[in-house]
Amino acid sequence: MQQGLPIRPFKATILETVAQNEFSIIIGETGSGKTTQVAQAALSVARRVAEEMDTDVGAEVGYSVRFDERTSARTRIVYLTDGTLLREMLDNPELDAYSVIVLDEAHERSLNTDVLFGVLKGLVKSRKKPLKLVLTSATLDAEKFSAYFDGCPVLHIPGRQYSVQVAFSEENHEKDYAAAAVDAALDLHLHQPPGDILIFLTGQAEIDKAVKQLTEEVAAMPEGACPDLLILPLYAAMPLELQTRVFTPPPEGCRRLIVATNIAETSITVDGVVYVVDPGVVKQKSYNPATGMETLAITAISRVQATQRAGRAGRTRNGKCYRLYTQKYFERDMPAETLPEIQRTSMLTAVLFLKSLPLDIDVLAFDYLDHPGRPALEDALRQLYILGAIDVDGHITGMGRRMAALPVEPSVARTLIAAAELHCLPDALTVAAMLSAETIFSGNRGPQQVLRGDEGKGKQSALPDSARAALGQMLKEGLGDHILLLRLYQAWEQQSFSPKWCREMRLDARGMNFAREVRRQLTDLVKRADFLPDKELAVQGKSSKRKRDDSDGGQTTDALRRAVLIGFANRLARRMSQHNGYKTLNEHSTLAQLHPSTAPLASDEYGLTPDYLIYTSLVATARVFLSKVCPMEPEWVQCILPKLWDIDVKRLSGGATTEIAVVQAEQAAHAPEGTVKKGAYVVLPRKNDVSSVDAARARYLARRGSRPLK
DNA sequence: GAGCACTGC
Repeated sequence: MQQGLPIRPFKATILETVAQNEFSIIIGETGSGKTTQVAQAALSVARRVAEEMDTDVGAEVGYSVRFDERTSARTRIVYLTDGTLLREMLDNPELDAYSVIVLDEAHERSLNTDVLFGVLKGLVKSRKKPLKLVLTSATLDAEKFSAYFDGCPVLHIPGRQYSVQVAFSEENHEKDYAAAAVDAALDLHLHQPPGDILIFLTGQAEIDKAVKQLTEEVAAMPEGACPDLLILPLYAAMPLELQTRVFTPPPEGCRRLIVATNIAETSITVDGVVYVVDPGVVKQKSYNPATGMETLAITAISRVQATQRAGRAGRTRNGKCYRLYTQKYFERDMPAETLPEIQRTSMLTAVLFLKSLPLDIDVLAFDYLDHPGRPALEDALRQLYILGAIDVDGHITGMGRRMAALPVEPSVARTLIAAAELHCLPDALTVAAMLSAETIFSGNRGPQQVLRGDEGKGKQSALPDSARAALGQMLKEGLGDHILLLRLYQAWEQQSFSPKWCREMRLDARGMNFAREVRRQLTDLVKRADFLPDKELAVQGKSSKRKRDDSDGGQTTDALRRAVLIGFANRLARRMSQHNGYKTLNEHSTLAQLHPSTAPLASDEYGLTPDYLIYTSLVATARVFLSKVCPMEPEWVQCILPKLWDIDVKRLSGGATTEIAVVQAEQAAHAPEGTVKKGAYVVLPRKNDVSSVDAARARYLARRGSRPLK
């Protein structure tokens, strides 16, 4: 511990508390200068601590993050991300290399840390070799955490925060919060003494619009009416070099106005901010386990978040926070805490992880800090059963263990295992890696928009002829997104991973490089996990060496698509007989359309798209959409269908009849209101009634005779 | 014919 830090006088107390207790909670302000990414933070923290201890990173102090590990036999302290620790537990469930585990930033309540809470709490009690758990947090419901960890002691360490004066609005701005935020910022700029301003908005489009508006307003002001103003947008999707502009101090006498997403709430700390404008909303993802549908909706923040945002004004000196909602709203209506991620996300991966620990965990009765809810767990169990990861009694299978060992979502893991058997593993590795990188095309576009040159609202940019030809050729194949992702990677590899080629093709360099790293990691893992005898892997060779139009007559992609079908059997959809809408083949069948960002699918002479396809996600925005799809041959699907109908969830969940009171989770199970237009989608009451669809289709075709649709 | 917040094994 360094001299002069606020925590210094507490050293003895902390050491004594940790020594005498299995669990300890330390509440205090986090240090300044947190870096942008968690992995980078782990790395830089390791470096800083190594420096303070006068050692090298990797000697006494090491780190372990995805794609990079630096530890040695001499390492005493290792910094790692929550995901890395979970991975480590799969190989070493006792974690016997560690005697004390510190969970930093526990208040952030990521899915991973919540899983760690439960698992580590159990481990502290069961492990023969003593283990201590320390939680550190900025703000958190200390009583709740302490109660969960057997009434453990809570230490409060005063921070270095300056005071922040909070002002509420006279009225609420549910609808016009963005405009109100712009007005507030301009007002601050005109009437308040020097100091940077930080506005929280919910997304890129909103921020770009606000920045444009602010720029115009300021330009229209008479010369000398106000000081110089530098307006800086800030969101995760923008290039890193633009993000880092906020770390450069402004010129003398110039005020900065930072218009940011939630990234400025915790991930990026901007020094110099004195005024915060908080509209009280955030864009948040949630998942409905009943339909398997995701929504990304503008949601009210919690009082904890509002406090965190206000705190951003007090980093360098006393500041002010302007809340665009009333004090009454804040006190009476605003949620006290943010719904933890575990209560608004799919539990698929987490359940597979818990099941693969050698503890025979009953995931319904597991000791969660906040229970994810029965519907979310049953949804996960059902999907894991379809993928063969658990048996009818809910026990993990050998397949499940092999899946859990791969750092990709269960469907992708299952695809890889199937691909090994179907002799198309190298290509499947490529698809898996490309699916891991969520942004492939720059500017949040799909392949068809890129080909057309759409750059968003009205803007067009001519694609170079060579790129247009190459992309057009790929899209002609008509086999959907997975195969297109394969073709893009293969072409990029052919171009020696050229960044210039990426730019020409409008591919996102960050996403593509990430995919390349993931592919490398996965390739390593499947080799070690003995997916295939070495000989076989050598025979299958590298994906790119095979030419697209080779002599195998499409068998390459057939095998790959079959592997994808096996992996994504939990996300199968069937086209309606008379139009191009699809019905998902899950518990609560939902009608959905192909998202305009999907790669084109070959259609028949009536313009109808394939009878069956798998999708990677079902998202409700303006309507319900299937995104990232892969078409399937009906005869392949027939083998899969029986397993989908015949699921006994009671048995999967260990025949549990215990009632679990989960009030919050019940709320989480329902997507926030206001995101989906009423009547924009239909939840069909009948389950998976294929025969009636067949019959309807037959009647329709008979009526229509051979008359083409168009 | 839509539009993705934030993480990171």
